[in-house]
Amino acid sequence: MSAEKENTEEKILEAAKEVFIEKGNDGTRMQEIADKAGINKSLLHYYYRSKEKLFGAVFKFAFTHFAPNIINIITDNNDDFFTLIRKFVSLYIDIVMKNPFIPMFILGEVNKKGPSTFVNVIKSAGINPQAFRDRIQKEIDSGNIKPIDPNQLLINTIGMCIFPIIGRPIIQVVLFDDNKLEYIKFLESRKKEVAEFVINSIKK
Amino acid sequence: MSAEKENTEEKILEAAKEVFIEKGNDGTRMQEIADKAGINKSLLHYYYRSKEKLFGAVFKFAFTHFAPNIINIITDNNDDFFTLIRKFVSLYIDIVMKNPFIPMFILGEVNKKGPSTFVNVIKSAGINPQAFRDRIQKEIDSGNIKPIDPNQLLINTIGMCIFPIIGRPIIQVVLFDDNKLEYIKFLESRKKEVAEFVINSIKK
DNA sequence: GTCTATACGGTGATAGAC
DNA sequence: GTCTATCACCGTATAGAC
Repeated sequence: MSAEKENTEEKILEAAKEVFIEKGNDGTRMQEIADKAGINKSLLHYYYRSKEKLFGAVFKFAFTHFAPNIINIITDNNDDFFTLIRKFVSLYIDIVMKNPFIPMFILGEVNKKGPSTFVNVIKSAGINPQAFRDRIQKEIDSGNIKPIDPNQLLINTIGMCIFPIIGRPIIQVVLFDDNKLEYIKFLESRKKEVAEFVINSIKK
Repeated sequence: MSAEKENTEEKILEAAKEVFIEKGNDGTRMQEIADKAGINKSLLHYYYRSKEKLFGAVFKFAFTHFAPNIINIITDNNDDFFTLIRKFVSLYIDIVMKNPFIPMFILGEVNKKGPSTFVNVIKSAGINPQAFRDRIQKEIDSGNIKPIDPNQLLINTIGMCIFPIIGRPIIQVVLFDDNKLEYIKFLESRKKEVAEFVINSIKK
Protein backbone atom coordinates (compact mmCIF):
# COMPACT_ATOMS: atom_id res chain seq x y z
CA MET A 1 0.00 0.00 0.00
CA SER A 2 2.94 2.32 0.58
CA ALA A 3 6.05 3.03 -1.47
CA GLU A 4 8.11 0.05 -2.48
CA LYS A 5 11.48 1.35 -1.31
CA GLU A 6 10.61 2.52 2.17
CA ASN A 7 13.34 2.33 4.74
CA THR A 8 13.61 -0.44 7.29
CA GLU A 9 12.30 1.51 10.22
CA GLU A 10 9.15 2.31 8.30
CA LYS A 11 8.73 -1.28 7.16
CA ILE A 12 8.95 -2.44 10.74
CA LEU A 13 6.37 0.04 11.94
CA GLU A 14 3.96 -0.90 9.18
CA ALA A 15 4.32 -4.57 10.00
CA ALA A 16 3.99 -3.85 13.71
CA LYS A 17 0.77 -1.93 13.11
CA GLU A 18 -0.77 -4.88 11.32
CA VAL A 19 0.14 -7.43 13.96
CA PHE A 20 -0.41 -5.39 17.11
CA ILE A 21 -3.73 -3.96 15.97
CA GLU A 22 -5.08 -7.33 14.99
CA LYS A 23 -3.72 -9.41 17.86
CA GLY A 24 -3.17 -6.98 20.70
CA ASN A 25 -0.04 -6.60 22.76
CA ASP A 26 -0.22 -9.95 24.52
CA GLY A 27 -1.03 -11.84 21.34
CA THR A 28 1.77 -10.27 19.31
CA ARG A 29 5.06 -12.07 18.70
CA MET A 30 8.13 -10.11 17.67
CA GLN A 31 8.95 -12.95 15.28
CA GLU A 32 5.71 -12.39 13.40
CA ILE A 33 6.44 -8.70 12.98
CA ALA A 34 9.93 -9.49 11.73
CA ASP A 35 8.58 -12.02 9.24
CA LYS A 36 5.95 -9.62 7.98
CA ALA A 37 8.55 -6.87 7.60
CA GLY A 38 10.87 -9.27 5.82
CA ILE A 39 13.75 -8.62 8.17
CA ASN A 40 15.48 -10.22 11.10
CA LYS A 41 14.14 -10.31 14.60
CA SER A 42 17.09 -8.50 16.12
CA LEU A 43 16.58 -5.58 13.79
CA LEU A 44 13.39 -4.85 15.66
CA HIS A 45 15.45 -4.22 18.74
CA TYR A 46 17.93 -2.17 16.81
CA TYR A 47 15.31 0.35 15.71
CA TYR A 48 12.91 0.06 18.62
CA ARG A 49 14.63 -0.99 21.79
CA SER A 50 11.90 -3.20 23.15
CA LYS A 51 8.54 -4.69 22.35
CA GLU A 52 6.98 -2.19 24.70
CA LYS A 53 8.44 0.75 22.79
CA LEU A 54 7.31 -0.67 19.48
CA PHE A 55 3.86 -1.19 20.89
CA GLY A 56 3.88 2.37 22.13
CA ALA A 57 4.58 3.67 18.64
CA VAL A 58 1.71 1.63 17.24
CA PHE A 59 -0.71 2.71 19.93
CA LYS A 60 0.17 6.33 19.47
CA PHE A 61 -0.48 6.06 15.76
CA ALA A 62 -3.79 4.28 16.25
CA PHE A 63 -5.06 6.71 18.83
CA THR A 64 -3.99 9.96 17.28
CA HIS A 65 -5.32 8.95 13.88
CA PHE A 66 -8.69 8.09 15.29
CA ALA A 67 -9.83 10.18 18.16
CA PRO A 68 -9.13 13.67 16.86
CA ASN A 69 -10.60 13.18 13.41
CA ILE A 70 -13.86 12.60 15.15
CA ILE A 71 -14.10 15.59 17.38
CA ASN A 72 -12.51 17.96 14.92
CA ILE A 73 -15.42 17.52 12.59
CA ILE A 74 -17.31 19.55 15.11
CA THR A 75 -14.89 22.36 15.70
CA ASP A 76 -15.04 25.24 13.27
CA ASN A 77 -18.14 23.89 11.64
CA ASN A 78 -20.72 26.14 10.05
CA ASP A 79 -23.37 23.59 9.19
CA ASP A 80 -26.67 23.62 10.97
CA PHE A 81 -26.66 21.15 13.82
CA PHE A 82 -28.60 18.34 12.18
CA THR A 83 -26.41 18.49 9.11
CA LEU A 84 -23.40 18.34 11.41
CA ILE A 85 -24.75 15.21 13.08
CA ARG A 86 -25.41 13.55 9.75
CA LYS A 87 -21.90 14.33 8.55
CA PHE A 88 -20.33 13.24 11.81
CA VAL A 89 -22.11 9.90 11.95
CA SER A 90 -21.60 9.10 8.31
CA LEU A 91 -17.93 9.97 8.37
CA TYR A 92 -17.27 8.17 11.61
CA ILE A 93 -18.98 4.94 10.61
CA ASP A 94 -17.11 5.12 7.34
CA ILE A 95 -13.79 5.45 9.15
CA VAL A 96 -14.39 2.52 11.48
CA MET A 97 -15.69 0.39 8.61
CA LYS A 98 -12.40 0.95 6.82
CA ASN A 99 -10.36 0.27 9.97
CA PRO A 100 -12.47 -2.23 11.84
CA PHE A 101 -9.75 -3.52 14.17
CA ILE A 102 -8.56 -0.19 15.51
CA PRO A 103 -11.41 0.57 17.93
CA MET A 104 -11.14 -2.90 19.48
CA PHE A 105 -7.38 -2.54 19.69
CA ILE A 106 -7.49 0.79 21.46
CA LEU A 107 -10.26 -0.17 23.84
CA GLY A 108 -8.71 -3.53 24.63
CA GLU A 109 -5.30 -2.15 25.43
CA VAL A 110 -6.55 0.80 27.42
CA ASN A 111 -8.74 -1.48 29.48
CA LYS A 112 -5.91 -3.90 30.12
CA LYS A 113 -3.29 -1.39 31.19
CA GLY A 114 -5.49 1.40 32.46
CA PRO A 115 -5.37 4.94 31.13
CA SER A 116 -2.27 5.88 33.14
CA THR A 117 0.02 4.23 30.61
CA PHE A 118 -1.52 6.20 27.78
CA VAL A 119 -2.52 9.37 29.48
CA ASN A 120 0.13 11.29 27.59
CA VAL A 121 -1.08 10.03 24.25
CA ILE A 122 -4.68 10.58 25.17
CA LYS A 123 -4.12 14.11 26.40
CA SER A 124 -1.88 15.08 23.51
CA ALA A 125 -4.29 13.72 20.93
CA GLY A 126 -5.89 17.11 20.69
CA ILE A 127 -9.33 15.98 21.74
CA ASN A 128 -11.36 18.93 22.85
CA PRO A 129 -14.72 17.89 24.22
CA GLN A 130 -15.41 21.41 25.39
CA ALA A 131 -15.87 22.65 21.84
CA PHE A 132 -18.45 19.95 21.39
CA ARG A 133 -20.18 20.72 24.67
CA ASP A 134 -20.28 24.40 23.79
CA ARG A 135 -21.89 23.72 20.45
CA ILE A 136 -24.58 21.59 22.04
CA GLN A 137 -25.27 24.17 24.70
CA LYS A 138 -25.59 26.84 22.04
CA GLU A 139 -28.18 24.77 20.22
CA ILE A 140 -30.10 24.20 23.42
CA ASP A 141 -30.01 27.86 24.37
CA SER A 142 -31.16 28.83 20.89
CA GLY A 143 -34.11 26.49 21.32
CA ASN A 144 -33.10 24.38 18.35
CA ILE A 145 -33.00 21.09 20.25
CA LYS A 146 -34.33 19.66 23.48
CA PRO A 147 -32.17 20.05 26.58
CA ILE A 148 -29.72 17.19 26.98
CA ASP A 149 -26.45 16.62 28.77
CA PRO A 150 -23.84 17.08 26.02
CA ASN A 151 -21.72 14.25 27.42
CA GLN A 152 -24.64 11.87 27.20
CA LEU A 153 -25.35 12.88 23.64
CA LEU A 154 -21.72 12.43 22.67
CA ILE A 155 -21.39 8.98 24.22
CA ASN A 156 -24.73 7.90 22.79
CA THR A 157 -23.66 8.87 19.30
CA ILE A 158 -20.17 7.41 19.42
CA GLY A 159 -21.42 4.24 21.09
CA MET A 160 -23.92 3.64 18.31
CA CYS A 161 -21.17 4.11 15.73
CA ILE A 162 -18.53 1.91 17.34
CA PHE A 163 -20.48 -0.89 18.97
CA PRO A 164 -21.70 -2.55 15.76
CA ILE A 165 -18.08 -2.76 14.64
CA ILE A 166 -16.56 -4.29 17.75
CA GLY A 167 -19.63 -6.47 18.18
CA ARG A 168 -19.51 -7.71 14.62
CA PRO A 169 -18.79 -11.40 15.25
CA ILE A 170 -21.75 -11.76 17.58
CA ILE A 171 -24.09 -9.46 15.69
CA GLN A 172 -23.42 -11.16 12.38
CA VAL A 173 -24.13 -14.58 13.85
CA VAL A 174 -27.07 -13.72 16.07
CA LEU A 175 -28.93 -11.20 13.94
CA PHE A 176 -27.94 -12.22 10.43
CA ASP A 177 -27.31 -15.95 10.65
CA ASP A 178 -23.63 -15.37 9.85
CA ASN A 179 -24.48 -13.73 6.55
CA LYS A 180 -21.66 -11.32 5.81
CA LEU A 181 -23.46 -9.35 3.15
CA GLU A 182 -26.46 -8.80 5.37
CA TYR A 183 -24.18 -7.45 8.05
CA ILE A 184 -22.39 -5.10 5.66
CA LYS A 185 -25.72 -3.84 4.39
CA PHE A 186 -26.86 -3.29 7.96
CA LEU A 187 -23.74 -1.32 8.75
CA GLU A 188 -23.96 0.74 5.60
CA SER A 189 -27.53 1.77 6.32
CA ARG A 190 -26.52 2.83 9.81
CA LYS A 191 -24.79 5.86 8.34
CA LYS A 192 -28.25 7.32 7.90
CA GLU A 193 -30.21 5.37 10.51
CA VAL A 194 -28.08 6.43 13.45
CA ALA A 195 -28.11 10.07 12.45
CA GLU A 196 -31.89 10.09 12.13
CA PHE A 197 -32.20 8.22 15.40
CA VAL A 198 -30.20 10.90 17.16
CA ILE A 199 -31.97 13.76 15.44
CA ASN A 200 -35.40 12.34 16.18
CA SER A 201 -34.48 12.10 19.81
CA ILE A 202 -33.33 15.68 20.28
CA LYS A 203 -35.45 17.66 17.84
CA LYS A 204 -38.35 19.58 19.23
CA MET B 1 -17.98 -14.50 47.95
CA SER B 2 -18.86 -18.18 47.66
CA ALA B 3 -18.91 -20.96 50.25
CA GLU B 4 -15.72 -21.52 52.16
CA LYS B 5 -15.46 -25.26 51.63
CA GLU B 6 -16.06 -25.46 47.91
CA ASN B 7 -14.32 -28.24 46.11
CA THR B 8 -11.13 -27.76 44.19
CA GLU B 9 -12.66 -27.85 40.75
CA GLU B 10 -14.95 -25.02 41.69
CA LYS B 11 -12.13 -23.01 43.26
CA ILE B 12 -10.14 -23.35 40.05
CA LEU B 13 -13.00 -22.20 37.88
CA GLU B 14 -13.64 -19.19 40.10
CA ALA B 15 -9.98 -18.20 39.98
CA ALA B 16 -9.89 -18.78 36.23
CA LYS B 17 -12.90 -16.52 35.74
CA GLU B 18 -11.19 -13.69 37.54
CA VAL B 19 -7.94 -13.94 35.63
CA PHE B 20 -9.25 -14.74 32.16
CA ILE B 21 -11.99 -12.14 32.25
CA GLU B 22 -9.63 -9.43 33.41
CA LYS B 23 -6.60 -10.29 31.29
CA GLY B 24 -7.94 -12.17 28.32
CA ASN B 25 -6.72 -15.48 27.01
CA ASP B 26 -3.33 -14.27 25.79
CA GLY B 27 -2.63 -12.32 28.95
CA THR B 28 -3.54 -15.13 31.32
CA ARG B 29 -0.89 -17.31 32.99
CA MET B 30 -1.83 -20.69 34.38
CA GLN B 31 0.46 -19.94 37.30
CA GLU B 32 -1.61 -16.93 38.27
CA ILE B 33 -4.80 -18.96 38.27
CA ALA B 34 -3.17 -21.60 40.44
CA ASP B 35 -1.93 -18.98 42.89
CA LYS B 36 -5.33 -17.34 43.10
CA ALA B 37 -7.00 -20.71 43.66
CA GLY B 38 -4.44 -21.56 46.30
CA ILE B 39 -3.43 -24.78 44.62
CA ASN B 40 -0.67 -26.20 42.49
CA LYS B 41 -0.27 -25.54 38.82
CA SER B 42 -0.48 -29.19 37.84
CA LEU B 43 -3.88 -29.50 39.48
CA LEU B 44 -5.20 -27.22 36.79
CA HIS B 45 -4.31 -29.83 34.24
CA TYR B 46 -5.76 -32.57 36.40
CA TYR B 47 -9.20 -31.00 36.38
CA TYR B 48 -9.10 -29.20 33.06
CA ARG B 49 -6.80 -30.86 30.60
CA SER B 50 -5.46 -27.72 28.98
CA LYS B 51 -5.48 -23.95 29.16
CA GLU B 52 -7.75 -23.92 26.14
CA LYS B 53 -10.35 -26.08 27.88
CA LEU B 54 -10.25 -23.96 30.99
CA PHE B 55 -10.66 -20.86 28.90
CA GLY B 56 -13.61 -22.47 27.16
CA ALA B 57 -15.35 -23.05 30.46
CA VAL B 58 -14.84 -19.43 31.46
CA PHE B 59 -16.03 -18.07 28.14
CA LYS B 60 -19.13 -20.23 28.22
CA PHE B 61 -19.96 -18.95 31.68
CA ALA B 62 -19.40 -15.35 30.72
CA PHE B 63 -21.46 -15.51 27.57
CA THR B 64 -24.40 -17.54 28.82
CA HIS B 65 -24.72 -15.42 31.93
CA PHE B 66 -24.80 -12.24 29.93
CA ALA B 67 -26.44 -12.47 26.58
CA PRO B 68 -29.68 -14.27 27.48
CA ASN B 69 -30.53 -12.23 30.55
CA ILE B 70 -30.72 -9.33 28.22
CA ILE B 71 -33.04 -10.61 25.59
CA ASN B 72 -35.19 -12.59 27.97
CA ILE B 73 -36.34 -9.41 29.60
CA ILE B 74 -38.27 -8.88 26.42
CA THR B 75 -39.85 -12.27 25.99
CA ASP B 76 -43.06 -12.89 27.89
CA ASN B 77 -43.29 -9.30 28.95
CA ASN B 78 -46.59 -7.61 29.54
CA ASP B 79 -45.39 -4.07 30.15
CA ASP B 80 -46.21 -1.37 27.69
CA PHE B 81 -43.32 -0.83 25.31
CA PHE B 82 -41.83 2.27 26.86
CA THR B 83 -41.87 0.69 30.31
CA LEU B 84 -40.15 -2.32 28.80
CA ILE B 85 -37.42 -0.12 27.36
CA ARG B 86 -36.91 1.63 30.67
CA LYS B 87 -36.62 -1.67 32.50
CA PHE B 88 -34.36 -3.17 29.88
CA VAL B 89 -31.91 -0.26 29.82
CA SER B 90 -31.83 0.14 33.57
CA LEU B 91 -31.30 -3.55 34.22
CA TYR B 92 -28.72 -3.93 31.53
CA ILE B 93 -26.61 -0.96 32.57
CA ASP B 94 -26.86 -2.23 36.12
CA ILE B 95 -25.57 -5.66 35.09
CA VAL B 96 -22.60 -4.31 33.16
CA MET B 97 -21.79 -1.87 35.94
CA LYS B 98 -21.53 -4.80 38.32
CA ASN B 99 -19.49 -6.87 35.86
CA PRO B 100 -17.55 -4.24 33.96
CA PHE B 101 -14.89 -6.56 32.54
CA ILE B 102 -17.19 -9.16 31.02
CA PRO B 103 -18.32 -7.23 27.92
CA MET B 104 -14.73 -6.36 27.02
CA PHE B 105 -13.67 -9.95 27.63
CA ILE B 106 -16.34 -11.42 25.39
CA LEU B 107 -15.89 -8.89 22.62
CA GLY B 108 -12.12 -9.10 22.73
CA GLU B 109 -11.99 -12.85 22.52
CA VAL B 110 -14.65 -13.18 19.88
CA ASN B 111 -12.89 -10.61 17.74
CA LYS B 112 -9.55 -12.34 18.17
CA LYS B 113 -10.65 -15.87 17.35
CA GLY B 114 -13.67 -15.16 15.20
CA PRO B 115 -17.14 -16.45 15.94
CA SER B 116 -16.44 -19.95 14.58
CA THR B 117 -14.71 -20.98 17.79
CA PHE B 118 -17.70 -19.93 19.86
CA VAL B 119 -20.55 -20.52 17.50
CA ASN B 120 -21.78 -23.41 19.65
CA VAL B 121 -21.82 -21.29 22.77
CA ILE B 122 -23.39 -18.38 20.96
CA LYS B 123 -26.12 -20.46 19.39
CA SER B 124 -26.85 -22.44 22.54
CA ALA B 125 -27.06 -19.30 24.68
CA GLY B 126 -30.75 -19.14 24.03
CA ILE B 127 -30.69 -15.74 22.40
CA ASN B 128 -33.82 -15.22 20.41
CA PRO B 129 -33.76 -11.98 18.49
CA GLN B 130 -36.94 -12.92 16.68
CA ALA B 131 -39.02 -12.44 19.79
CA PHE B 132 -37.59 -8.96 20.05
CA ARG B 133 -38.18 -8.21 16.38
CA ASP B 134 -41.75 -9.42 16.66
CA ARG B 135 -42.44 -7.19 19.61
CA ILE B 136 -41.12 -4.14 17.80
CA GLN B 137 -43.10 -4.94 14.71
CA LYS B 138 -46.24 -5.29 16.77
CA GLU B 139 -45.67 -1.86 18.26
CA ILE B 140 -45.12 -0.37 14.83
CA ASP B 141 -48.20 -2.02 13.39
CA SER B 142 -50.25 -0.83 16.33
CA GLY B 143 -49.11 2.68 15.61
CA ASN B 144 -47.47 3.05 19.01
CA ILE B 145 -44.05 3.96 17.68
CA LYS B 146 -42.50 5.26 14.50
CA PRO B 147 -41.39 2.67 11.95
CA ILE B 148 -37.83 1.50 12.54
CA ASP B 149 -35.74 -1.53 11.64
CA PRO B 150 -35.85 -3.65 14.81
CA ASN B 151 -32.22 -4.68 14.37
CA GLN B 152 -31.15 -1.06 14.26
CA LEU B 153 -33.12 -0.27 17.39
CA LEU B 154 -31.64 -3.24 19.21
CA ILE B 155 -28.05 -2.42 18.32
CA ASN B 156 -28.58 1.25 19.10
CA THR B 157 -29.86 0.43 22.56
CA ILE B 158 -27.27 -2.19 23.47
CA GLY B 159 -24.47 -0.07 22.05
CA MET B 160 -25.43 2.86 24.24
CA CYS B 161 -25.47 0.58 27.28
CA ILE B 162 -22.18 -1.21 26.67
CA PHE B 163 -19.97 1.42 25.09
CA PRO B 164 -19.61 3.66 28.15
CA ILE B 165 -18.40 0.63 30.10
CA ILE B 166 -15.78 -0.62 27.67
CA GLY B 167 -14.77 2.94 26.88
CA ARG B 168 -14.42 3.88 30.52
CA PRO B 169 -10.68 4.57 30.65
CA ILE B 170 -10.87 7.03 27.78
CA ILE B 171 -14.21 8.55 28.73
CA GLN B 172 -13.19 9.11 32.32
CA VAL B 173 -10.00 10.89 31.26
CA VAL B 174 -11.32 12.88 28.33
CA LEU B 175 -14.75 13.88 29.58
CA PHE B 176 -14.27 13.93 33.34
CA ASP B 177 -10.62 14.77 33.83
CA ASP B 178 -10.02 11.33 35.35
CA ASN B 179 -12.56 11.98 38.10
CA LYS B 180 -13.89 8.57 39.07
CA LEU B 181 -16.93 9.83 40.92
CA GLU B 182 -18.00 12.01 38.02
CA TYR B 183 -17.79 9.00 35.75
CA ILE B 184 -19.85 6.82 38.08
CA LYS B 185 -22.46 9.53 38.37
CA PHE B 186 -22.54 9.83 34.60
CA LEU B 187 -23.06 6.09 34.23
CA GLU B 188 -25.70 5.96 36.90
CA SER B 189 -27.73 8.69 35.24
CA ARG B 190 -27.54 6.84 31.96
CA LYS B 191 -30.02 4.29 33.30
CA LYS B 192 -32.66 6.93 32.73
CA GLU B 193 -31.00 9.08 30.08
CA VAL B 194 -30.54 6.28 27.56
CA ALA B 195 -34.07 5.02 27.96
CA GLU B 196 -35.50 8.50 27.42
CA PHE B 197 -33.18 9.03 24.48
CA VAL B 198 -34.51 5.89 22.83
CA ILE B 199 -38.12 6.63 23.65
CA ASN B 200 -37.88 10.20 22.38
CA SER B 201 -36.52 8.90 19.15
CA ILE B 202 -39.25 6.37 18.40
CA LYS B 203 -42.36 7.89 19.97
CA LYS B 204 -44.83 9.56 17.69
C1' DG C 1 22.69 -1.74 9.28
C1' DT C 2 21.98 -6.43 9.00
C1' DC C 3 22.90 -10.89 10.09
C1' DT C 4 23.73 -15.49 13.24
C1' DA C 5 24.12 -17.34 17.59
C1' DT C 6 22.84 -17.50 22.10
C1' DA C 7 21.49 -16.12 26.74
C1' DC C 8 17.84 -16.34 30.04
C1' DG C 9 13.52 -16.46 32.02
C1' DG C 10 9.20 -18.01 31.56
C1' DT C 11 5.07 -21.24 29.84
C1' DG C 12 2.02 -25.05 29.21
C1' DA C 13 2.15 -29.60 30.06
C1' DT C 14 3.59 -34.27 32.00
C1' DA C 15 5.74 -37.97 35.14
C1' DG C 16 5.76 -39.93 39.23
C1' DA C 17 6.01 -39.95 44.47
C1' DC C 18 2.82 -39.76 48.29
C1' DG D 1 -6.26 -35.75 44.75
C1' DT D 2 -2.35 -33.19 45.57
C1' DC D 3 2.26 -32.36 45.48
C1' DT D 4 7.45 -31.78 43.52
C1' DA D 5 10.39 -32.12 39.81
C1' DT D 6 11.13 -31.70 35.27
C1' DC D 7 10.53 -31.36 30.19
C1' DA D 8 10.37 -29.20 25.75
C1' DC D 9 9.50 -25.17 23.90
C1' DC D 10 8.95 -20.28 23.02
C1' DG D 11 9.49 -15.39 24.19
C1' DT D 12 12.24 -11.14 24.44
C1' DA D 13 16.53 -9.42 24.38
C1' DT D 14 21.64 -9.10 23.69
C1' DA D 15 26.52 -10.09 21.87
C1' DG D 16 29.29 -10.00 18.30
C1' DA D 17 30.72 -11.05 13.38
C1' DC D 18 30.44 -8.94 8.90
